[in-house]
Amino acid sequence: MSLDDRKLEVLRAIVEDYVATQEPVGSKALVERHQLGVSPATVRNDMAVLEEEGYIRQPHTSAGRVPTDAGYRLFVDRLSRVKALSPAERRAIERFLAGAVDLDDVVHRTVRLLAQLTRQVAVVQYPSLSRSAVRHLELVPISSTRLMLVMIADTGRVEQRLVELPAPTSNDDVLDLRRTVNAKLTGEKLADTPPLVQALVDESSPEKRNTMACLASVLLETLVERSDERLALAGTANLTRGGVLDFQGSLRPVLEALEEEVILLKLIGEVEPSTTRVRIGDENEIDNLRAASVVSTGYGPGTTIVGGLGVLGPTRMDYPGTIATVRAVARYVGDLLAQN
Amino acid sequence: MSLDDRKLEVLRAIVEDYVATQEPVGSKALVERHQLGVSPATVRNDMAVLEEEGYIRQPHTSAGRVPTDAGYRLFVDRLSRVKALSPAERRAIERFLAGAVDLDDVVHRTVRLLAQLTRQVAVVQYPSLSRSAVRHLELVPISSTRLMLVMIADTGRVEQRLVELPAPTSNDDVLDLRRTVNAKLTGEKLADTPPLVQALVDESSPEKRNTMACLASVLLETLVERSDERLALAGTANLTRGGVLDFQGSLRPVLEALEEEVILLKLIGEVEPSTTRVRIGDENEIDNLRAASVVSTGYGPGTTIVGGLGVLGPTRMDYPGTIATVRAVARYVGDLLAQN
DNA sequence: GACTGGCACTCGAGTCGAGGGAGTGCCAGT
DNA sequence: ACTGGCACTCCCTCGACTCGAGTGCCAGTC
Repeated sequence: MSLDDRKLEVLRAIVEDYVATQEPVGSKALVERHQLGVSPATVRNDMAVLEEEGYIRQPHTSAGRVPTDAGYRLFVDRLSRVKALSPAERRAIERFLAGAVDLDDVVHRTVRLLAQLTRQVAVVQYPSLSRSAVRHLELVPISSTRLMLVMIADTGRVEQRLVELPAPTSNDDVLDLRRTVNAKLTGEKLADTPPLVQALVDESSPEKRNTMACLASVLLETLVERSDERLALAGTANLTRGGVLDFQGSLRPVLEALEEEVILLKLIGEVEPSTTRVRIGDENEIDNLRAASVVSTGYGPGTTIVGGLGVLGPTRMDYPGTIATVRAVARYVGDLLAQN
Repeated sequence: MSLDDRKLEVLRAIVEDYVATQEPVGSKALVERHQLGVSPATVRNDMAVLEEEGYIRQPHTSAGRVPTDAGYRLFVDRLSRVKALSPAERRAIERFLAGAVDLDDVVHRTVRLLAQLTRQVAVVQYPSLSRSAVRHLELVPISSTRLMLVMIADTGRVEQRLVELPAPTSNDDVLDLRRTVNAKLTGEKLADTPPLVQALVDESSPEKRNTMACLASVLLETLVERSDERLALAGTANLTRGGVLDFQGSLRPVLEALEEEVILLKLIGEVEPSTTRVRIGDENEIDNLRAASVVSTGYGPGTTIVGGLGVLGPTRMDYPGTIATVRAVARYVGDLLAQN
């Protein structure tokens, strides 16, 4: 049996009421609050069908209905329009982000803003190195056998690394190295650098090859292996809203998951261009997050994507509002990066 | 009436048992578990005195006793020896920290280690800029009117900042600027730099003064105003151990406090050399943390202090063990920084 | 055929009271 | 100064009970 329009309408009403009140919703209350034009008894029949199809369930006999993960999914896919943000919200976003002084600050402000607007836990990935390009490489002598390698990416991000040299090297030699390395790598996408680094070693004179090899290995680490994606997190206190009811009684697994950067990166890092991804409850691969939903999207200057951001909350979440906010914030951050 | 030795012994027993079991401890159980050599009735009398003096209290009549903040304080000050760490723990610390590849990594590993060993929330302050010295300043031309300023501190920390120049500047001029700036500032403590930066402006030739002034203002921001102390945090999931019992029922205020970097900096940033500071419950100035205790200390290469670290947990905490761990970790991190 | 009103039924939440037990305070005795 | 004994307090648990929201089903109506 397929679902006719009214049944869908009933599902929508259940989701909206449950999200708003946090209480199982019964047929009578539903008819009162929404203009469905039918009696509670009819709604009950619809509910029975919806339950059979797995979209809602009863916490116990003789309680109201609660949406299942599948119910939320249907709601998100077919029943909700993304809410437009109010002008006030837009202004708040703009004003909040406008004051940022550098990349770190942008990320921090963004994550706080997201947490505040959605009242959920917010996660923002720093602009990823591998999707950006080398702007400059700097070598700073620290002692005769040690260098500090500093890489500056075009997103404004900086990475540094210590290099131990096999033999004492003069300042002039270091300058020389720097010139060579920059000539080869400046402007290249990080992802494209490995063969170039190899070429640097191959092309260098025999007496310098050893030193260059050393530098090259650190370069590779810094440019590639160090896909070392950093994250910012905010709003964990929001997990305690709604008491112990959400997250089936224990925040513990959620807090644990939030501590694992790898997990978070998985959650918000895997994004296709201009899509907003919504993972609801069981759709999360991480067991600890089976009671949570994640709304994530990518951001970046123009249409390229240099990182992900998103929010995490209980499955009982205001999806339309959250999706709208996440998208809007991502767009503003992208614009900000583009100006740079 | 002053407290004789046995009463103190009773207090210690109460603290230890309560910390271990999380349950109010009664006179009978106390006599059974500790060799006090007296009867429950005697212990009861002692308890009555301890209660009168404010060191313990009863959650309700006819329940066992629980230490008050003052009780923990007395315990920490007079009744506990700092536990020595087991060799296994020492090895764990060493092994865990040894693998660190750079400063970021050191801090991350440290904070995780602390959280794991103490089973509490751990906080580590990044080596503070203002207490360290300039190792090198690098100027990277980005366009004819823009520079990237990169400052490398002797702790290995790097700060970058964009500089907008008032007029187009050639590469040679930039090199020149770099030389001048480095000659003046390299090796200086950050805290001592402001007058030197001013001098740089005063001493520069009229045609370059404008540019130098621009650079100087950013320099000051980077070196000083940007006391922008960063933090790492781990182990928030540990707050959920012990159920909702600790923290008088709600994690919310604690989580909120943990999100405020300013608060955390206050907690662990204010340290005198080689002291371990213990703040118990009410002793915390932050209202949100009245139900928590904080153990913090400073760390740094040798005897200088470049940052703070510590842990936060319920007042019902294993103080001797926690203090020992915090100290040990701080020492190891200090050694690690000294090697650099 | 779809919707409605009515009705019996289920089951959770809240209330009440009794019983048990841990723990106390006090007092008289050693 | 310490101890054993004893009465008392109060929390916790459990079962019985009630209340009410909500359901499922069925017969009736448009």
